[in-house]
Amino acid sequence: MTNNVDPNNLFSYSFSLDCLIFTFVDQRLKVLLIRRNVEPFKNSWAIPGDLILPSEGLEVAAERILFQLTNISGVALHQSQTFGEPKRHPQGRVITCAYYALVRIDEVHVKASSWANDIKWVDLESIEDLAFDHNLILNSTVNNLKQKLINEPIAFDLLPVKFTLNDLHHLYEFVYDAKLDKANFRKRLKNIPLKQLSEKQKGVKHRPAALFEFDRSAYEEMLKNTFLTFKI
Amino acid sequence: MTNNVDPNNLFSYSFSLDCLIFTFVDQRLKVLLIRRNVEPFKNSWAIPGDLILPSEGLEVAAERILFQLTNISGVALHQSQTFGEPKRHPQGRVITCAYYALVRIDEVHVKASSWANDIKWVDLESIEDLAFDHNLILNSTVNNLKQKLINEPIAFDLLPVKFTLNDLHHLYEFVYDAKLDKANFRKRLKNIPLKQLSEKQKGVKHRPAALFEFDRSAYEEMLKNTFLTFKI
DNA sequence: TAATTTAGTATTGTTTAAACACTCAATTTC
DNA sequence: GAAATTGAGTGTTTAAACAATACTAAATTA
Repeated sequence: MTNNVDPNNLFSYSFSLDCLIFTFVDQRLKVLLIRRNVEPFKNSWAIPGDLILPSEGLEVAAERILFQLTNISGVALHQSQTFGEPKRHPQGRVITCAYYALVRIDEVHVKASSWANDIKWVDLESIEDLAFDHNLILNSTVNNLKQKLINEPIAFDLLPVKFTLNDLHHLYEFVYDAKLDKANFRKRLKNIPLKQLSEKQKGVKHRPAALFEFDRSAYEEMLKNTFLTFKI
Repeated sequence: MTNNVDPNNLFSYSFSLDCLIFTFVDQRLKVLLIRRNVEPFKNSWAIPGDLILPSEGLEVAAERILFQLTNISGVALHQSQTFGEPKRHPQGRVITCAYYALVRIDEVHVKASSWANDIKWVDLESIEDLAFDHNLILNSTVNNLKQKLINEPIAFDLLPVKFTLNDLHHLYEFVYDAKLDKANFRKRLKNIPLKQLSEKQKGVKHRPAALFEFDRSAYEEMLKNTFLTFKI
């Protein structure tokens, strides 16, 4: 098996993978963007991505990109969508598959890499023009993520391991793009296996909130023993 | 822009598209399969697919495959998922993107094509071993379809334009993989814009059921004027 | 004409959800 | 140290949605 992509014309007909990296901090969803240091779109902000190597599965490629930028490995990766308009890349036919990873802001240290001059977390509310069709890819992927946050227990991958109910609350206000009633939201959480810790929030100038952890083993049991499905 | 896939070694590193075609008939979901007339997996049943042409977008390729097998065009196509394990194709690296189309059994006439000896509708309950990783692709795509049937008004693309409430009922018993109470199911349909026709079911040996149509313009209005979202 | 079969509806009790008012515990201010 | 402030956290009421079940209606068949 050979990789017949010409290395001098990488973009004649090739397949790449874009890896969107999300976290939730300061009550906002953030995505990690890089500033390109090569043409095309040199100096534009873009979603990190790379060609897929001949021996790599899609998820492995996504893991590699994630690791190069964040040193993080071992987190769940989700496939979003594949984009293949013939003209989406100015230098040739590049089909790209988008994956996304969810990381905890307190466990990640981002770093630039060989193909990125600069790197930053960007608030989703303030995204500007990105390279290629990356605005489209980002929007589609965020919708995908929102859908999955409703139906699967992945919110806890975006938040610190120990979080407050208010953290969750703000995340789901983002997901539903609506103000949610506090008392009612907490009642809905009664179905979700959360472990309340004795520990409390620190460094706030008001009554500190209780800290919680997602109880993954209780969740696994719940899946086995009932027909209940996760749903926030 | 050139297509640098060697035509004598089509499978060294290429990108294909598989198009799953579904319909709902006799209270069962069916998928259209072809019997391959070339190696590898010659004579195995498989999901219809083809390499993507250099000028084609993904959806255009899916339309082409659909048309070659069914003469149908103009129906909505949905992207399912992309599969790219390095070893999924025995002859080389082939990444494939799965799309699915929903067709009405009374509007389609299937025909074999150059790359298919034979073609048939297969009941989802009785799928056997398929070529490549096509069982995986089929299962993933069916889950995808089920999810979308719950949240978007696409059931009506699987049924004849004029259908009975019982048709819908059976379809959603498949989606939820459960027996649904008739009276309660019909109450849920109160939120769905259906137009009852004066016409009745014909050729049955019992009281004929009323025929309905999906009222698409009422649905569009509903989207504009309320925050209601489609959900069965 | 009666029996059969499936179409379609009404009723009841239970669960879930929306709106809103309230109490509680920490810090800050006076 | 007492009062004010801020956000944490809970209870109550009302309405809407859902599950279970019993029923009526309209066609064909015997």
